[in-house]
Amino acid sequence: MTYEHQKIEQKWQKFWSDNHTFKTTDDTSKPKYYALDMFPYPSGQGLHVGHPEGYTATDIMSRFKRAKGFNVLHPMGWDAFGLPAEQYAMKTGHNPADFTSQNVAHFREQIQSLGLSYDWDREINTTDPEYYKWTQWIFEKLYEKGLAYESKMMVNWDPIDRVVLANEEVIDGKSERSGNRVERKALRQWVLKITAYADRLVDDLEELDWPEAIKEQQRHWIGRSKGAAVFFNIDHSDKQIEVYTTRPDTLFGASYMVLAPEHQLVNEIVTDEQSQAVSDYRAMISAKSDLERTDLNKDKTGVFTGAYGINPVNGEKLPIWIADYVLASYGTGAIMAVPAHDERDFEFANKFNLTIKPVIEGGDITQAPYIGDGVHINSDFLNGFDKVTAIDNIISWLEEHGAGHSQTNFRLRDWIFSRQRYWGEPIPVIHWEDGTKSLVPENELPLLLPRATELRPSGNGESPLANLTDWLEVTREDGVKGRRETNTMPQWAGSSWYFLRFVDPHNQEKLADPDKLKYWMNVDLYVGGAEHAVLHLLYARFWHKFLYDLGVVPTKEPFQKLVNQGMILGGNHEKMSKSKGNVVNPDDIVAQFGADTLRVYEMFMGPLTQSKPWSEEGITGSRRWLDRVWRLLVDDAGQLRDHVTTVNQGDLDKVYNQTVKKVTDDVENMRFNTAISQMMVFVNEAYKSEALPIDYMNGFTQLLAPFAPHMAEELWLRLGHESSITYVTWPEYDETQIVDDTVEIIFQVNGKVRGKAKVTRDIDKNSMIDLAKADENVQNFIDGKEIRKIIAIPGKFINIVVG
RNA sequence: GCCGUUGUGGCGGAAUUGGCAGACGCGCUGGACUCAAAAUCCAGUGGUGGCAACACCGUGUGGGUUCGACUCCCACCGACGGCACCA
Repeated sequence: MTYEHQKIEQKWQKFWSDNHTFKTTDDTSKPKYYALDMFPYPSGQGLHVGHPEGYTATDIMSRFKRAKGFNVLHPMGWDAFGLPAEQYAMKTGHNPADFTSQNVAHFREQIQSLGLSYDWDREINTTDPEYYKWTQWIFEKLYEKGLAYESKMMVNWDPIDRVVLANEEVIDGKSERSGNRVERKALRQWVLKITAYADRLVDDLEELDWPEAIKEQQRHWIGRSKGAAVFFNIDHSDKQIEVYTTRPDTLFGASYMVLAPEHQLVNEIVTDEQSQAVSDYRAMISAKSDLERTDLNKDKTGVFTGAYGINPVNGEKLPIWIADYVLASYGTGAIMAVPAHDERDFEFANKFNLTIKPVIEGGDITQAPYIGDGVHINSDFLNGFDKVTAIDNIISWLEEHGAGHSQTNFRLRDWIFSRQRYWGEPIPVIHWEDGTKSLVPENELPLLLPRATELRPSGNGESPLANLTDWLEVTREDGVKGRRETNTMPQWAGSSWYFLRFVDPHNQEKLADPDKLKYWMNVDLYVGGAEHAVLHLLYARFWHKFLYDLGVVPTKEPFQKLVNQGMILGGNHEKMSKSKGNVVNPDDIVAQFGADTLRVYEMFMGPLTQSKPWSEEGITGSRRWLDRVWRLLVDDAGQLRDHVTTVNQGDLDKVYNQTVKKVTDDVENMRFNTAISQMMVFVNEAYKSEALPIDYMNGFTQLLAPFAPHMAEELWLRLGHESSITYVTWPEYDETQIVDDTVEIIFQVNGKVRGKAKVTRDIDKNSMIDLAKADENVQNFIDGKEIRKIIAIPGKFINIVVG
């Protein structure tokens, strides 16, 4: 009987489902393992072959840990709010909820066809009111703690979709999602104070088992820098300018100052003569997109304001300019310019003929600014000091004279949390006509998203909810009228805490039971794409820390170990896309070759973390191997082959034990490709053997089970066991069977291999040397030459160095 | 420009601690089976030279450390990903 994947896979998927094989209980007597995938957005396109890669990886780990005696939590859910559904709804006049649930059903069916061992009783959906009740609850807590506030923000405005985009959703001046050109617009927004957690978000990265590249990206995104705030008085004015600098030690080298064009003080300090030039410049800048101000603009521009600042350390008058190379959003939006020691200031000073005054020895400042360390000069009491000492000294001086202080700054900005969209969690706030606002009381949560079939943009920058007056307008007991918040939450909201809900998905009283959280958290393994390196992972960490401070969760961090799977590219080594016609549909693969083949192939392609190209020949190769495994054990009549016996001739002892060892070790370290290749080696050896010891066949089937679970279950049955293989204890290996009495040693001359010999394992150094010298080919290379040195590692190799 | 990842046969990749480069798979070649083909099984397969033993060359490029380097160090080149004047 040939290997009939469709029959076998359907049979076992039904078995697992009927028997609730993967149902997770809170059995705290066992060690726990929480393996989590980044839950998908159920798009209309369905699954692509990239999804199964990460899912298979966590599934292998889950099945492996079950066999190792762990209580495994391995759940799946849906991140189902999101813009595509809303856009589709607007186009077709449907409600996003309807086809979102269709998409979810399709995704679930596709995912289930892959034989993944999820506990489907824990399935969650961010659009389910039972779920988003708690998303709203967390928002209310943030609000109560002063971490959610409203602010008029210059936001990225997509004039076609009429939605606001966060900075990080704008790529090259265009919307990441719609591709529309983005404009700037001031709108009232809800903002979350993620910056209050900036220090902890940087510091706590240390203790996480994450790829260094991701940690580095987060550190850079948060962008902590240590420096000083310095106050400059303004000539003929009682105003002050506060600048931020990381190099306060170069204060004596400041030769001008720059304000961001949007800086509040510009209007107050500009002189009459310069007023026209300044307003012209500001008009020119505001018309430019961020892209034009940065990428496309390699040439520094700016305008003199006519005003002068006073250097606090020496009383020098410094001309104050405005220039778009200073950003209003970073630091204080004002800098002291030290052109001798800063690239940007140097470029600007050269263009506008401003003074360049060196205060550190080194480099040639007629050619280029000198950024490095060195002895300070032209700096009065800082002369002679190096950078670190000079910074300490100047900060002390500034503090003593009330002219500044040390200061830490972050690149990270607060998180614009509201979206002018329908398809998101309603923000549970009511704005009253008396000017006050209040939260929807906790016992009234969830605040349901009203059902709407006709989604129309409000046209005024508000979400389509502004059209739904029944929902929108509320009256308080005292007769005061109010209007509900029309902004909704971003897609990042539901995904910032879903890993907690999986622990206790049906809890009516709490987000999750504290004892269960204590048992299950942290997530032991979190697998997903690197595109979430910063945003999702940073937001989730922020919420988690907030919930930790509230005492809701027991751990500071949510995800202990993070792994990013690489991309699966098309056969032409390019990213899969419809336009390139290189998209592979997993449904087709499952139908033609089976889920087990797909799983084995995706794991065998190469290291999980690397990008690798899809190959049609590759998948047939994996299928061929599974066929080969099947035929090894099952004959044409569908019976276990006769050569599987209780007799052990011993010829497979070594390779079997090696295989158990290597596969165990590789799976532990998620090196699935080499684990599979070792199983292939075993199968190749088994084909050469006349008798297959049943114990070894049992063990091999167990090793195979996490990779090709359907086939393994079927073989397990035919090997005479009861179902299921899932909780059968993982095989052990016998170290003594791996170690040979004899080993092959290498003879090298000058580091090149010139001979080999089989020797007993415990051979001593001198015998090895004698053997080497006696080797015919070795003699060809050492005869007549002086032996200078012999390096010998017993049992491994010997290197004779001749001169 | 900065940060990160990466570079090994015809292709995907392996080499876990500095110690036989190319495991395993694909492809290709040959053999067995077959009337034949497919499938399957077995064997071979980095390049050059040689009947062979074997020799020389070979892990992006150039240098270095070492008895010995895919592995460590320095400089450079290419590919991929992220960031964009962050004071």
